[in-house]
Amino acid sequence: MLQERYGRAIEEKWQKWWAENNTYGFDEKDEVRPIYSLDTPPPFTSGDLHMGHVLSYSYFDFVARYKRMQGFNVYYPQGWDTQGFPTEVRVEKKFGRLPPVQFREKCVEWTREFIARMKAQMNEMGFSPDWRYEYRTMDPEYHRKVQLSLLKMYDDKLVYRSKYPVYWCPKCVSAIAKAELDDEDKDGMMHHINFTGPDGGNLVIATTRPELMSACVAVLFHPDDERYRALDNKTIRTALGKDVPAIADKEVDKEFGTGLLMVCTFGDKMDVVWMHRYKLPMIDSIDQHGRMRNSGEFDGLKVEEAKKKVVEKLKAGGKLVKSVPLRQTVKVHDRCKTPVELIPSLQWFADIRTTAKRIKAFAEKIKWVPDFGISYLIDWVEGAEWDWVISRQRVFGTPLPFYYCEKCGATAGAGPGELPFYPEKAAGKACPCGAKMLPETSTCDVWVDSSITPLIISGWPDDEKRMARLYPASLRPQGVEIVRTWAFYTIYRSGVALTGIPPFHTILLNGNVLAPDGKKMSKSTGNIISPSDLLQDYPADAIRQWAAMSGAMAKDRPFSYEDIKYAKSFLAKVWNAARLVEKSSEGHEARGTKPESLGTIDRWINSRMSQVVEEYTRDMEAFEFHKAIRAMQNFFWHDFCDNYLEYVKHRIYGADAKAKHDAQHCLRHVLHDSIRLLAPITPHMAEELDHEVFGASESIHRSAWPAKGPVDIDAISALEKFNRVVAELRQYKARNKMAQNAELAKVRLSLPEPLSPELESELKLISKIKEVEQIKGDFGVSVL
RNA sequence: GGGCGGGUAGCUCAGUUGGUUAGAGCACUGCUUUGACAUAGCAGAGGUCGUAGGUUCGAGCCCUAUUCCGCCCACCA
Repeated sequence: MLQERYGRAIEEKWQKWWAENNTYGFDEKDEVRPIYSLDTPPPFTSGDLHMGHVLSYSYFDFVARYKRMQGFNVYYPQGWDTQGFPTEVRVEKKFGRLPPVQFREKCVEWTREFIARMKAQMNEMGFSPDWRYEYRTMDPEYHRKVQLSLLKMYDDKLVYRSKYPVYWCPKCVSAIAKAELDDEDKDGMMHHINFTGPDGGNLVIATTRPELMSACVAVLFHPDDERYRALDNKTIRTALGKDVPAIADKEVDKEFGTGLLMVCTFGDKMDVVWMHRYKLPMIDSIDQHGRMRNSGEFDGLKVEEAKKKVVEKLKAGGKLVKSVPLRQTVKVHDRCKTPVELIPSLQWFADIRTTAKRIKAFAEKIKWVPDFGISYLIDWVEGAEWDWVISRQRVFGTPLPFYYCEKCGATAGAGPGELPFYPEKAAGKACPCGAKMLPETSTCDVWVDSSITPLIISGWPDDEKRMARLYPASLRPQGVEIVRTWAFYTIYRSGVALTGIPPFHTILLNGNVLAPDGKKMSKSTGNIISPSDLLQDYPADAIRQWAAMSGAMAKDRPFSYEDIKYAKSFLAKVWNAARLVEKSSEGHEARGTKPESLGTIDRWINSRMSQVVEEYTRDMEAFEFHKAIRAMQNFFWHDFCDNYLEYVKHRIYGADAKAKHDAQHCLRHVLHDSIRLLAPITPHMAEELDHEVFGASESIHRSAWPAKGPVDIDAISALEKFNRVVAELRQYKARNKMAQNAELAKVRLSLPEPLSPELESELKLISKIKEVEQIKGDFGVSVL
């Protein structure tokens, strides 16, 4: 017997039941059912689920549940992306600085707590991973596999150690990748400074970074710039008295500043390009902590201090022409917002430049949903100029499994017996040059960890049989904003570098959730909506429906209270309809009912149901959840509740046994199919109704997807007309302030094609009319 | 500067391969406590589908141009 209202208590009951009954268990031994596997994103263990998680995890939960009902042996593991800077910051704040080993232990401890919290929130949302396959990137076993993957790439010459200018965060004291950069607008100063030309005259260059002048190795101008054309290949003396060549280069902007610029090896990315282009000397002038070096009297000063001192000195020496304010964009580290420097340093790299073409080719073999999603990756691949810096100078991360020689620079991989490799426990290695090699103490970029998830979940590299069954994954669902990181690195590492097979068949992209005002949710704006707050007011099934209604397009979408309220009302609608069906089912005996023995109205609702099954299935196959749920809502609310339920009430409460039985049969059939279609999106309510109304003992989530029944086109078109007549009569009663169940003495119907005698008598019973007169003509309904 | 997405009702959006009168929800207005549901029902009002051309018997949908918004990339000395 159904309770009066649907709510959280019912959801919690089923969540518990599902866990106890291993409802979502993947069957390793099943050789019959086809496998459908999901390479789900391991969320970063921040401690709380946000709306973006709820949206995207709902999507893949829809897919997993749908595929289970479609007869697939669904493999839905869930992992955690645990390591990285944010956790280090929080742990350091709480426990202070500790030696690396203890510090790492604290990070692990902390992360375990956060995982527990997030896992509980996922369960509250009714997500259905098979938790037996949970993985964490911080586990030694995970480390071992990451390290093995790197050793393989090292052997294949895809991973190497080199000194190269990298983006460097002075605050984190670590190299960072291009993908970790953010742009920030800052107010700066453009300084115009006198250099000395070949003829002894002044030449004014403009720069925002005068502190780098000691590293100035050339002065550049545009070849078409008449002001400077005569300088080509001449020598110019900087304001600090150093002689450098003047070079013409067409990438110089004539209009910017004075049209004359100084190249200081590592001022910005273009400086590095020019350095290589003109084989200029390399001078590194900033150290790892952001202090000056190789700059004479300014050595040891922080960049900002040095800038002031240099400007003062130039001013005193009469070299400073003027300083004008300038709004400039500065590259900052996305995590800590510190302006980054380009500094040459010894780091580990993964080859991207020579593999880019293959990465692109692999990406093209994957099905992208929506299809334009691939353009994000292609744009990125085509713009890739530098290899990927994979080393980070951090503690809570996967150690790089390498040795290097400080003396000669040689490198070597850790031995297979040393994995998982931890530098503090490393056995050591002798270098061919005679010196002792040191274990690498840097850790991996976190994308190195997460770019092998399709391998991790498939038993790589130990279980070849499992690998053959589970790799590549059927689906990779992920956010559109991490195409150029997670998708890109995974296709590269798991696909191109390690297996030669694209890591997944299909990639499904989702957008982000914005605040209701269309802006980004952020702590500073205070417009954050949290899933746990929503759960106070809305059942999980309503929140999940909101996610479905938000569509699967890779498009950002504002959160909508209207949608979620509607979702909640729809749950109430289905619930109440089910209560009516339950109540009307009293005395119902399930016996074979032939479709052709049913009346037109019954054949109509069954046909409409069939159409919805077809449409809904098609939409689920295409990951178009918003279309599926919309079709269901419209059908169930309007066709089934507003019309069909009202049409059969007189039969349910009447004495005609066959009419009553047929109505009961159809009510149950439609409800039964509907809750099956809804099960992936509203799993809790579907489960409750299946058990309470239909007496199921197994989970609906292990039952079969509804088959499409027959569609009677004639019944559908007859009912279109019929519904219109009923609507007219409802309107008449409404206009005349009559109750909808009030009796009408006589009604005249004017129709191009008359209602059949069967429908005419149904109409009399449904609209409570004593006498109906039909005439041929344009559509018209008049009450006499 | 390059790429992608989008401009449809007051708001948020849907509109399948071009095909009668362009839809939904919310919000708004009126009526109705009717044997599941007032978290409801019945109805009403609200749109020159960004703009301008073109293809077509026919365009919200296809083509061209143009404008505005959003995201990404590059540049920012």
